[in-house]
Amino acid sequence: MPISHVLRQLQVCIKHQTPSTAEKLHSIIIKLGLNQCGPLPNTLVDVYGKCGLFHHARQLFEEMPHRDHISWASILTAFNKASLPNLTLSFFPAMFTVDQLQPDHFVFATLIKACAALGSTMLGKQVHARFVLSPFSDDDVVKSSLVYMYAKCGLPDNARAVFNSIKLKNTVSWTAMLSGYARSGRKNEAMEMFKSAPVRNLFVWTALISGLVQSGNGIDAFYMFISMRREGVDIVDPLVLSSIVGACANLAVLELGKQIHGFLIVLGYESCLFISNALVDMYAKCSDIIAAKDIFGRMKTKDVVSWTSIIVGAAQHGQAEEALMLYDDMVTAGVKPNEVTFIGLIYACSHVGLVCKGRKLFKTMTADYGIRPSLQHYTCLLDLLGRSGHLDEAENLIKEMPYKPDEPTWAALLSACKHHGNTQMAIRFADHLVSLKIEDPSTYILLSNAYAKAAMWEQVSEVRKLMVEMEVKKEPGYSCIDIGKESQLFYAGETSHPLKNEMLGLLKELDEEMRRRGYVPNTSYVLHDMEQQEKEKQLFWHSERLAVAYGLLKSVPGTVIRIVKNLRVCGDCHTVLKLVSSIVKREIIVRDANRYHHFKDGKCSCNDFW
DNA sequence: CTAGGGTTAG
Repeated sequence: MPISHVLRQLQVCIKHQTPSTAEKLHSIIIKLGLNQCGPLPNTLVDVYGKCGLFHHARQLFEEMPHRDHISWASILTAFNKASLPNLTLSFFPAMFTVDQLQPDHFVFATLIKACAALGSTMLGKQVHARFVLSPFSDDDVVKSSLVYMYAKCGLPDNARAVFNSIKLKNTVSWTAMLSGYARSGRKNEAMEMFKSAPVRNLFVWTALISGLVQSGNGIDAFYMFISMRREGVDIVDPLVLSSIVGACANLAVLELGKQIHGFLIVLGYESCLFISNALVDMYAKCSDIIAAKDIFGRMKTKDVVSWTSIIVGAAQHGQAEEALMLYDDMVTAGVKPNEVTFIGLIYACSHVGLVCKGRKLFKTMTADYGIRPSLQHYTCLLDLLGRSGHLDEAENLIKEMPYKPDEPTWAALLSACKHHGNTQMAIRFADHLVSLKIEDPSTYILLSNAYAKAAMWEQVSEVRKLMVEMEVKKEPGYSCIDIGKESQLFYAGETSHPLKNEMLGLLKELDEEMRRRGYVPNTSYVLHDMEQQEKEKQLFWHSERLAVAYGLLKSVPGTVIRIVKNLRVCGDCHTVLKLVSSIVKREIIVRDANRYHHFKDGKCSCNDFW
């Protein structure tokens, strides 16, 4: 068998992703005594890497008597392909320390790709500097990968500078730049790049649409997706569809999500791993956790993302025990959890007060899986300790941890103090909070209540002043409800809705029944200076109540009422919705800015912590 | 024989 034939066969393995054929060919090569001939050693490393047999690639590489630039480019590409960008960067120095070789343009491209995967601007800039000083500094392909790296790191202006220096701009460099603008939320520049793109293929469309989804412009993404369909672009691979499913998840639009799901089935992509994962997440985020579990259960292969999606979904819907059981199944199935999985798990423990289990998971993460806890992990653990009343332990942990606490961290602790009536500690945390730039309106409420409780009126008025300044920038609160294919949006305050009188009547009726059951409006959630009665009226017109009233009037009796809210549900509305669920005997699911609330029989899945 | 663009979980 001539060498050229073997080489051709090996390329087929890459194309068809058939690692077993690659192994067979490898054994034939050894039998023929060709394993050190011409390009074959390098090709084998390359083929094993690209077929996903990264350990084989590495072993061959280590055993090579003569390694050249191609061997190095091949093994580093294999590391990248195996999602091991850290290994790419830590392994690379051996290129000159062991083999006395300097990186060429191929190697530079792999290093930059690894930096992009890590999202590390610092490392990326170091590699960039070495590239500029190298003999290959004119190479346009490496420049394209630099554009991609800066774009991915959220530095579109740096990306643009490199882009401008590319002599022959092709679709690849164009797409990288376009994607950079889109994912940084620079819509106008992204559209500009899109309109003037040299060709308008599926890659270009995908870069634009997925960038828009990532920057939170899901609605624009949808309009572009519709344009893409109108232009008759052939959807020959499903990547753009996973972005569109992601947009449905972010926007929490269940009906649209179902339509896209149907479309995926028609195109035959439903069982593709990426797509199934996106669907599981979409249904969970659209508050249909049952559909999410159904898709998850029918998946033939499940990876970390699949397991993590369903664990996080269950945890966010208040099904903590289930989330922990799923984790056991995951370990049994031999899938290694990652840092995101542990966020979901500790969050789950937090919701049912499993303090020991949560602490244990936090330790397991580092001890068994080598994951360095992030600030988010610490915030979850602090939340768990705080909620369960271990406030002193939480305060100690905050001093020990290697991060500076941010707004969510302090807010979680402050909320815990409120629940456990520890005013003194609350003031200590509140004092830390006021020195930060607060983004979340509900944090102001927490702060103001903490100071009010300690009768620190000067601080209370200070917080109110800060809040008035922020009010200008704050988007107004709204709640959205879907009835059939129609969607209704309600803002807080009196409405001019055609069904206004019916809604008002129903809310009044419910209010009377609630008061009979002992409901007293909690006006500490209203931060304006006004009379008690006026404050109660404010609460009465909160958007989620309008949406519920509308839902009760218009939906099919007995069905679940689903509401999506852009801000967090206020404490008073939370009480009201619990009562309403038991009065009208309906399940009400509210997705607010932070979590999911399943109101049923007078109780909420969030266990009254939020 | 080796490099560059689009994808999912917080």
